[in-house]
Amino acid sequence: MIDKVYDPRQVEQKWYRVWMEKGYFTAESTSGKPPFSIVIPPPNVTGVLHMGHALNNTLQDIVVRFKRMSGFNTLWLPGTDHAGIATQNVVEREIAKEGLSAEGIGREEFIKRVWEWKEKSGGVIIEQLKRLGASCDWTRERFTMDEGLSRAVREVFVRLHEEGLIYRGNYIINWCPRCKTALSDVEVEHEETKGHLYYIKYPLAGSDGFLTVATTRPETMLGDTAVAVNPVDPRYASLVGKEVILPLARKKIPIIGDAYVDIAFGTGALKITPGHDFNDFEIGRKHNLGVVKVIDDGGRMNEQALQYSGMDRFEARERVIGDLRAEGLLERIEDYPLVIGRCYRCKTIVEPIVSLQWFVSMKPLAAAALAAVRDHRVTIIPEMWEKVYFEWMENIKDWCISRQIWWGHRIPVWYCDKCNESYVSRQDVTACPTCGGPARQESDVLDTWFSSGLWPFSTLGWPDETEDLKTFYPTSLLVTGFDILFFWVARMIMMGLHFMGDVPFGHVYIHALVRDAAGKKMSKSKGNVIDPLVMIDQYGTDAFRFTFAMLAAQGRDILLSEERIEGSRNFVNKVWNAARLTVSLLEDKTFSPEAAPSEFLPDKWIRSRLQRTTREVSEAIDAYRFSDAAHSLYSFIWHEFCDWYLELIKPNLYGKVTVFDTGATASTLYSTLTDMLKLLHPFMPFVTEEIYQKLPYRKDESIMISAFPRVDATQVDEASEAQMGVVMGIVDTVRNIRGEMGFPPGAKVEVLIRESGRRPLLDAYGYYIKELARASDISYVTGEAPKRAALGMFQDVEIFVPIRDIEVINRERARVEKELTRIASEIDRSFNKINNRAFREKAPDAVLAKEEATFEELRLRREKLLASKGMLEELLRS
RNA sequence: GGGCGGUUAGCUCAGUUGGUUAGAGCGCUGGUCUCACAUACCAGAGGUCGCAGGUUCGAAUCCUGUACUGCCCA
Repeated sequence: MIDKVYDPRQVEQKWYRVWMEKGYFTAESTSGKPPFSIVIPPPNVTGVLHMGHALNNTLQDIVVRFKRMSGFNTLWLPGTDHAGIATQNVVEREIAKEGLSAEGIGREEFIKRVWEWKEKSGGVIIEQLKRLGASCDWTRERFTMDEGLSRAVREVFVRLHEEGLIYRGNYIINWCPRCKTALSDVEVEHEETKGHLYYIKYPLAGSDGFLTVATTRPETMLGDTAVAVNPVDPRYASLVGKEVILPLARKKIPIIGDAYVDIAFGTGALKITPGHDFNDFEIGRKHNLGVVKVIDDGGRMNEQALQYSGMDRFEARERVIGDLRAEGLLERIEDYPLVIGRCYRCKTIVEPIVSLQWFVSMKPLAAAALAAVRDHRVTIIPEMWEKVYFEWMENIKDWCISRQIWWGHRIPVWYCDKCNESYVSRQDVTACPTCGGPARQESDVLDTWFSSGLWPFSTLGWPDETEDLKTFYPTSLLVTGFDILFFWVARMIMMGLHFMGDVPFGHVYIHALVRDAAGKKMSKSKGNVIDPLVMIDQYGTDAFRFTFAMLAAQGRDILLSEERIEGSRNFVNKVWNAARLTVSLLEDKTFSPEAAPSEFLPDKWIRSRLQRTTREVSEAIDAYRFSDAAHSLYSFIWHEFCDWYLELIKPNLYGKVTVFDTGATASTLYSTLTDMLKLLHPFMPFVTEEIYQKLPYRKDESIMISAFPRVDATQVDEASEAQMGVVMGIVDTVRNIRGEMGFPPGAKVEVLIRESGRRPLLDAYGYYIKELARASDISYVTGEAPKRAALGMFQDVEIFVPIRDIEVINRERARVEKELTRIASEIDRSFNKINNRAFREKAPDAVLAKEEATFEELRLRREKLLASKGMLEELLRS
C-alpha cells in the first residue's frame, strides 16, 4: 500500500544515490548523439547554498534533464571558484580565532591554511547542490585553482602579454582599505548617500582675494595640485595661470583652465586632486600636474597629509573642516547627495588611489564580443539584457587585474633585482636568465574573474585539445543572474572569442533575483533570508524546485514566500495521489501498456489534451519560459487529469459501467500518467522517479533516462475536445445551480434537459454527467419548459433542476435577475457592434460572423431567462 | 544626469502578430471528512487593465505625453 501523503525524505537521497551509481549524469566524450552542454556558474568554494544558487541550479537542471531525456549527449559541468578576496577573508577570520594573522604566518603558510580549509569545508555547497537534485557530471568537477585550470590562466596571461594586451602602469584604481587590494571598476558598488558640499576659500597668491572651491571631500585637499576653472567662465578667466595658496598646507598651486569644469556646479572652481579622484587624475595627466597621495593603503592619512597624518580619512575630514572654520576659510556647508563606492566583498568605502597595477586593454577584445552578440552568435534572453550588455561594452574601460592578496593565481612574472629585468613566463623562473641572479615572482595575484572568464574552455581541458573540448565547445547555454553579466558573462565572451576563436555559448539565459514576499532583497542584515536547505527539509526538493519554475517568469523578480512553496507541496501531493489512484485502478486489469484506440470520449479527450500539454511544455522549456511550462503542467494535471479524467473513468474501472472497453481505458490511463510523469520529471525529479518505479509495465529502469514525450499529432482530436466541452459544461451548469440554490453536496438532484441536437452525446454520457453532477436522474423534456425549476444554459443546451421551496424559488429568481442584468450590457455592446456600418465593412468576415453568433446566443439566452423569470414570479405570487 | 524595465482582482503574476464576455495561483466567502488526496472537493464574490490624449470599425495590447516605482551606468 502506498502512503497517503508523499514523504520526500524517504525518497530523495535514495534515488540520487542510484542515479549517481548508474552513471546517468555522466556525459560521453564522443557520441553519436548531438551534444548539449552547460557549464555551471561556479559557486564560491567558501559558499553555502542560498536562494540565488537554488534558483540558478534548478533552472539549469530543468533544461539539462529535459535535453538528456530528449536524446542529447548532455553535459552539465560543475565546479567551484576559488573566490580570491572572499576566501582570503574567510580564512583570515578563521585563523584570527587562533590569534593568528595572515601577515604573521606568512604567505606560504597562509596558502597552506587556505588549501586545508578548502579540503575541509569546500565541498559543502557541492553536497547541497546534490540535495537540490542537480544532475551534474561529477566525474568532470573542476576548481579554478586546479592544476589544469591554472595552466590555462598562465597561458592566457602570457599570450595577452605577448600581444601587448596586458600592461603594467601607475594609474588611479579603486582601492579597498579593508581588503588592502585594488579592485576593478565592476567590483565597486555605487550607492547614493547624504553628504555635504563644502565651500572652501583658497586665498589668491599675491592678492587679498579668494577663490572659493566646492568639494565633497575636503580631507583630500592636502593632495590638491591645482584648482581648475572653465576658461570661458567670465568670473575666473583672468585667473588662469595665476596661483592660490592651498590652505592648511600653505603651499602655492596653480589655477588652470579646463573645459571639463562645469560652470554651474558649486562655485565653478574645482580643486584638483589627481591622487584620489578619477576625473582629477585625467585632468592632472592632461596638464602635467604632479600626483600627491595623502591616503595610505589602510585608509589613513599619510605623512603627505602633514598634521593629519595617521588619522582615519573620515576623522581627518572633520578635523580639516574644523581647522578651516577656525581660520575663517570655510565659507559654508550645503547638504548634497553624494555617490559613494563600496567594496563588493566587504562593503568598505573604497578609496580611489594611484598605484602600480596590471591591466588588460579591453577595447580590442570588446569589439569582437560586441559583434558576437549583435549578430546573435550569442543570444541573450530576455533580450533586454542585450541592451545592457551593449551599453557596458561600448563604454568599457581597461581592466585592472592585479590584486594585492595571496589566495589566487599568482601573476606569472618574475623580476631580477640584480639587473632589473622582468620575465613573463609559462614556467616558473628560478634564476634570472640574463644574469643568473635570484628571480622573484610578482607578489600580486590575478582577479578571480580572470580565471572565471576562461571557465567554458579551461574546464574542458584547454589549452590541450581534448575530446571534451571538441565535443562540448562552444557550450549550448549559460544560465546566470544579471548581477554578474559584466563580471563574468561579458569576459567569457571576450576570452572565448579570443582564445577559442568561437563564442563560449550560444544562449545566455538571465534569470531574476530572488526576493522575499514583500519584494525586498534577501539579506542577512534584514533578517529576511530564507534558507533553501530548510525549505527542502520542510517541503521536499520537488516542491521547492517547482515553486521556482512557477515563479520564474522572464524579466520579473521572484518573490518567494513559504506559502508558495506550500502550494507546490500540495501539488506534489496531488500528483502522488493521482498516481496512487491510478495504480489501484490498474490493479487486476489486463491491458497493453501502449495506448490502445478507445471509443470512450474521456480517453480521446485526455490524450488530445496531453498532446497539447506536451507541446506547450517542450516549447516553453526550449524558450526558457519556465513559468509557462510549469503552469501548463499544473493545470493539465490538476484540472484536467485529476478533476475530470480520473473522475470520469472511475465508473468504468470500478466495473459500474461496462459499455466501454476497460482495457482501452486502462491503457490510456497508464500511458497518460506515464507521459505526464516524464513531462514533470525535469521539474520534480524525485517524486516522478518514485512513482515511476511503482508502475506496472515499466519500460525503462529509470524515468530520468526514459524518452521525453513527443507530440503525436494523430492524437490531437478537436471534435472530442469540443464534445467533452459540452459534457463538462453541463456538469458545471448543474453544479452551479446546486451551489447557488444551496443544495448540500450529499443531496441528489433531478436534472431535466431540453431536447437539442446533442441527444446522441447525452445518451452515451448521461451516466457520467449524472455521476459528476450528483444527479439522481437525467430525463429529457420536449416542448414547454418545466415549471418550478431553476434554469441553466450551456451553449444550446437548456438544463433544468426542479425546485420546490419558496425560499429556493426566491433565490433562483434573484439569480436569474442578476444574470439578466449582466447579459443586458453584453447585448448592448454586441448589438452596437454588429450594427456599426464601419465594423461590418472593415472587420474580417470571421470576426463579424463570430460576433453575430455571440449576439444570437445572448439574445436567445435572454429570452429563456425572461421566460423563466416570469414563471418564477407567477409561482411566487400564487 | 544617461539608459533599461514595471504599473492588469486584496496579494503575486499570465495575457504571443490589436478581434474576449480580461485569466491563473494564493487569499477571501459559503457548503462538504463524497471509498486518491481536508496538503482535498464543490460553488461564489472580486478588475472602467496607473493617468491623459491619439491611431483604428475595434486598444490591456500600437503611438505620444505624464505620474509613480525598480534596476543599471555616470
